[in-house]
Amino acid sequence: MLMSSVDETMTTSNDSDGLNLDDRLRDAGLRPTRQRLSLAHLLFSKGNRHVSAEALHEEAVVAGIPVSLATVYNTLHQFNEAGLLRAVAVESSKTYFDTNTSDHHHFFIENENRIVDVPASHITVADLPEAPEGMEIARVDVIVRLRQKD
Amino acid sequence: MLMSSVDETMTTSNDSDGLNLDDRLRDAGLRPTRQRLSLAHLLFSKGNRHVSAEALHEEAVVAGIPVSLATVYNTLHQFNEAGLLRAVAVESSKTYFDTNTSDHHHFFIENENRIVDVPASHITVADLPEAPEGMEIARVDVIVRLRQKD
DNA sequence: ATTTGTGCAAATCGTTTGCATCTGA
DNA sequence: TCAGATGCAAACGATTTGCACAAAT
Repeated sequence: MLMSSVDETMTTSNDSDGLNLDDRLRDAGLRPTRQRLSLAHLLFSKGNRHVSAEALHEEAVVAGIPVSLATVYNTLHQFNEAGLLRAVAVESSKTYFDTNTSDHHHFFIENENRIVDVPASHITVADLPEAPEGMEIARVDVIVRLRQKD
Repeated sequence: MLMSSVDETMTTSNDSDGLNLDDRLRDAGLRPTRQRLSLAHLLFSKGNRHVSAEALHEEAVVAGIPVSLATVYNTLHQFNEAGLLRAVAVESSKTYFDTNTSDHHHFFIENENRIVDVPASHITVADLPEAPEGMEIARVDVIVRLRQKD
């Protein structure tokens, strides 16, 4: 009854909520393909992360997962649309994707180009102005820019 | 003693503070060249603006000011360094430059890709977390993302 | 059998750079 | 004069796209 194979690429339990990756993708209307499952695994099995497409691709390559950069981009955007991820805009150039989709804000370490979550408990935005006629507030992003002291 | 010429491109009074554009550039350590003066004029003589390099270049061209896109980029960055302008990051792709350098935050109208100032009187960010060891807060940016209602 | 995803390379977009030529002090 | 600016075109980095091939339902 030997039932192990090398590329069993997780079809069983996993991470956060009760769903396994396979189902999370299905629920998002995305076919659970090899590369999507692998990328999802890289993204969601290590706590909150803030990755760029380039970085994730590199990680995949190192992990021996055959996937093209174009597919990484596609996948990240699909995950973003599906709400599995959240794109964070800090500075024009690279886009970062945050695996933490809950309500929270960010530190941006200027010289390192690195994003870190600010504990949700912190930061209170008060006194928000009302949105102009016919518009509504989609989201409020706070970015605390940090620089090396001295 | 005829002393008027067509391209007298402002050397006299101007805008905001007491300084004319010529002096504002000089004070910033920038030579008041034709194109820098012209661009400064476009930028600072119409109240607060949020422009992209491309847009400003187009404006200049329309106004009959001979200037290359590269120079517009250079100029915007120099103005930014000099504190005459403030670069605003809303979404990775285009960079916007805000002529309002005072402490304030922004609305970002998602479908129009447009930035609008939030009156400084509004928005209070409280409960800010302390910066990690050896770091200090350079700035806190709040972006209120607006979308069309319904 | 269909539909959807993937890889590759070429295309695009915003932005930067190298370098010869001009211009302001 | 001559450091500093400008224009152009080529170079660039991040991202997207077109299309033939492969995999999922």
